[in-house]
Amino acid sequence: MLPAQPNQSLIDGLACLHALAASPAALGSRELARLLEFEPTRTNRLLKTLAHLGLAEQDEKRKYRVGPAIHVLGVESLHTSGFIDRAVEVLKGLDGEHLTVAMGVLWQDVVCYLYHQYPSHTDGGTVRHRPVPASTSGLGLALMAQMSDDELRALYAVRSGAQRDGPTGLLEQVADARRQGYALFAAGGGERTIAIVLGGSLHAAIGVSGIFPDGDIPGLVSDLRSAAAQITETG
Amino acid sequence: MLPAQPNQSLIDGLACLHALAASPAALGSRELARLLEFEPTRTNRLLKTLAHLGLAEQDEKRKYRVGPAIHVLGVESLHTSGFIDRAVEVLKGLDGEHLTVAMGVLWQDVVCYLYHQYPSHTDGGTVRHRPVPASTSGLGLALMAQMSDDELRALYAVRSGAQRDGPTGLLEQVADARRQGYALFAAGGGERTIAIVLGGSLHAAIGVSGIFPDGDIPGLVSDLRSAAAQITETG
DNA sequence: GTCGTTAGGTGCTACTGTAGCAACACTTTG
DNA sequence: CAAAGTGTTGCTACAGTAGCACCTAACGAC
Repeated sequence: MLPAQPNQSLIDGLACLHALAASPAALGSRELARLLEFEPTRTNRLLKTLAHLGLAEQDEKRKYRVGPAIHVLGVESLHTSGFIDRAVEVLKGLDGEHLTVAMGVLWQDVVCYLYHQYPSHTDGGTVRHRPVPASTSGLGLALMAQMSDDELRALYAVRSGAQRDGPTGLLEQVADARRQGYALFAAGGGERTIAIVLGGSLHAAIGVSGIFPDGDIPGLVSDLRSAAAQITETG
Repeated sequence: MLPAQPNQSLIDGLACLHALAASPAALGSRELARLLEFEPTRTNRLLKTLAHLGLAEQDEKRKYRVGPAIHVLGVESLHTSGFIDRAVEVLKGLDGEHLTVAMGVLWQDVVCYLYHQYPSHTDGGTVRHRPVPASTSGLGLALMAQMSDDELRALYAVRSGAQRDGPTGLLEQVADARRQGYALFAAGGGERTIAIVLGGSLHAAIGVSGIFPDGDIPGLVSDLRSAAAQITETG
């Protein structure tokens, strides 16, 4: 995973960018240096470099925030390789009358939605949903089922340092998902999610959420698998 | 703009990332090195570093493509500072029955849409639209009207090398937008866009597009200005 | 199957891009 | 207003980086 010779400047520059993206307010360069425990001059140079690239910018108080090029990069990323575009078209056709349809990817312990469509059709496949903790998402469960228990433990050991095995019951839920070939997650309020991972090396999952009787599960799983097959077929 | 001491590793690492994001297919490390005219070992290390951060990943043929963390970064960027979230709420309320509503930012010579809502309400404020050439977008015109003619010339000299003044008539269109305080762009097929920039240091524009008579223009401009005021008020 | 070519990636070490110190101008706070 | 904090620069030492030589893996042609 880690290369023989990682580039520390790139790592630290991107740490600055990520801190800006995650901050609810613009950050001063020394403030960011303190936050990340970097030397101030260095931080300023990394930020200025990011600003030169349009990925960051300064506000009228000279504080730094993300810049327009990050949006260009984010949007371009949605269109690269083609699988996401293809998936969006397939998932549009998966619309149930009363279910939310979603697709997402897992990174560390969060799920990031790349497609999310409420039954009301009001969010049109938006990618505007904030990343959520993977353990609170059916898609996250499905994706984590592709990891070994040791990998999961390592993930949560780093992350929270308090719950070695991740949130209570997670390993059992993940084991169920592995056994069944799909994740069934009780989201609360009677709502549940069924999710499966896409094949190949895509590391994405698709799922449907809402209120449905147990008897609907096999059919929904079948629909998801059919959609997954369409998404992953060579294009 | 360029700091006294830019960090070249960060610049080149991000060039690799951008090339992946912009590529329709996954790229081998040497292939990317040739594309960017970088030394292969260095390229491999930059890519491996990006992969370690989750911003890139390898497919089953060991070729590189963007990784899940880039989507997390992209989505977080939409939520940072709050102005975009605030704008989305305001723009939802701007819905005309027959007009497309949009918001975007300018980076180099492209406009990237951060909100885009068709009259049919089927895209739900999506950010899925690919960036478009700024000169083909009313929002782009409005944003370019904030730049000097020299800045515009410099932008297009670098970009296309063939049209020093940008696309034909661009400077005139931009001058009109400056004079009027809004951009009016004829998109074709009878469709037009009216766009204005948001105040402060936000570098974003909002606009409405569709078919409307000249007599509607003042009212639409007024609606846009009212929306802009709501978006930029202190929050 | 073999062979040749291209690929992704590593270890070593020279070197140059980067980092930190000292300093400056600017901004904010009390 | 003065003091404190800020964003940023120039200089130069040095350590992170780059490139060479090499390895293993993968692919395509025969």
